[in-house]
Amino acid sequence: MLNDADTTLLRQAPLFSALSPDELAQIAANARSLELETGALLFREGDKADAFYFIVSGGMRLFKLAPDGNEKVIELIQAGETFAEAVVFLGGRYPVYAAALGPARLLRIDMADFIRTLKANNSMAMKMLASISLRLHQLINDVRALSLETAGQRVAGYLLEHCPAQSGTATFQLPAHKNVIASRLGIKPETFSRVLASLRDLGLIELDGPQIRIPDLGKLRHWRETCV
Amino acid sequence: MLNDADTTLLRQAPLFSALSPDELAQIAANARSLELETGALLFREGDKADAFYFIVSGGMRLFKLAPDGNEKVIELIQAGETFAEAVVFLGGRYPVYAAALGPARLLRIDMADFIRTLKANNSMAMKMLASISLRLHQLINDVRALSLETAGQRVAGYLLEHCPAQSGTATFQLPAHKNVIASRLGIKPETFSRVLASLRDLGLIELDGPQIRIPDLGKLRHWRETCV
DNA sequence: CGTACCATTGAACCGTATCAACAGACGTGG
DNA sequence: CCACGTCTGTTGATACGGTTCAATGGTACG
Repeated sequence: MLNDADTTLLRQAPLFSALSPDELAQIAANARSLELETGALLFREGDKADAFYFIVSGGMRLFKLAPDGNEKVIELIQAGETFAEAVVFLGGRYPVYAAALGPARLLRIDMADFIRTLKANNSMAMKMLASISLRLHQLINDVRALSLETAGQRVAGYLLEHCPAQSGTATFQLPAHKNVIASRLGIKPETFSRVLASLRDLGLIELDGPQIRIPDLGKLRHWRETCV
Repeated sequence: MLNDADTTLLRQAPLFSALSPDELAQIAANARSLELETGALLFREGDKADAFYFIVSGGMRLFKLAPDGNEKVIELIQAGETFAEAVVFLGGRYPVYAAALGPARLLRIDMADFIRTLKANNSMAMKMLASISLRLHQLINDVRALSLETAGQRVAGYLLEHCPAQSGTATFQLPAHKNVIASRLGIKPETFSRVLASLRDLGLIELDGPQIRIPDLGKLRHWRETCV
């Protein structure tokens, strides 16, 4: 059972935004709050999937492991977002690992209860379809980028996606350590560092640790397409 | 409106398998049959998405284009499968191009009608969630393979996935031209050709045009993991 | 204060792309 | 029926992007 503050937070997730107070209360009744410390593993690939999660604060990384221990970050999830909603329909096993980027607080939503709510609430099922389809769309784009774009283009694309402004100048923080973002982009940390350095030398971005400043979004966008 | 034969075919799709005859008839009432010749474009990325499709015979390739005209095959769809079911929830635009691999016959299912059925039929929405989640799962694996595996490992993985048998010996046909499969695997046709040749030289596969013979699935599986 | 860990930079290496030439299959039209 | 052009697939030589290995500096944290 959650307190009122947490219930209010839940409503921020697109998945829950359209629910009636009653329905939301029903979800909240079966949710549990939990805390993770930096780097803590929430679940492993292949684990029985009996719940999905909403991030109250902090961030999570979802990743796959190769036999040699090499890892690939599939997705970075931020506060206010849900993750692993799709797993219930995937034979009940998580397809990825999940670990906390830093100290994090999550709400755990039990699948059995959730499915009951889903079956009784058609508009909720439609919301869920929209949410999962969006992720599908993003993954399709990742696949395209991985095989059609260079490391530099993917980095530029990532910066443009995560920058708060649409045009002109922007300043913002990277949402995770650079090695994690590198993996998300399908490159090695060394390459990520070199690419950022070369973008800096071109005058397209300014660097200060995890802080990024883009003086001219238009120029960066143009570079991404022409690489000149 | 479809004939009985087509309606029977529809039931083969996992998405429709659990529908009652009434429900299936409702879908079929709003479906239209259409033919495509080799290479014909069914829709483009960005087109308004007002329908999805079921393949009666033939195959389709779904792909993305880079500004320079370079293309990346996202998915190959075979007879008996549906595609583009998720698009409705993606802002109503197709996120990919779709073209026929060879002569093909499709059933076109109108989205507006389908959504009406979906809203009235909760178990259908759950089926749809399962179907889309499966695709999500496959894409996650593609992303992992693209950034963690070599070209050789991806080719071996593809052959193992598409081979009819589970162990021992297998013989089968590639489901599309080699350049299309190469794009699906994120490599160039030349590389695909070289990889197949080297697997042949290692005695792991036998080649005869589009025909593939795998004398020992276990050996190929083992090679995929160790590359030795 | 010392010890990890993260980020950066350099040099050598490797996998895949690129460019180019060629052989075979196919369909078309003379 | 054969000559032709087109398209797919194969093979070789070379170029390039990104990785790997290695060394160094900075910074957070116990």
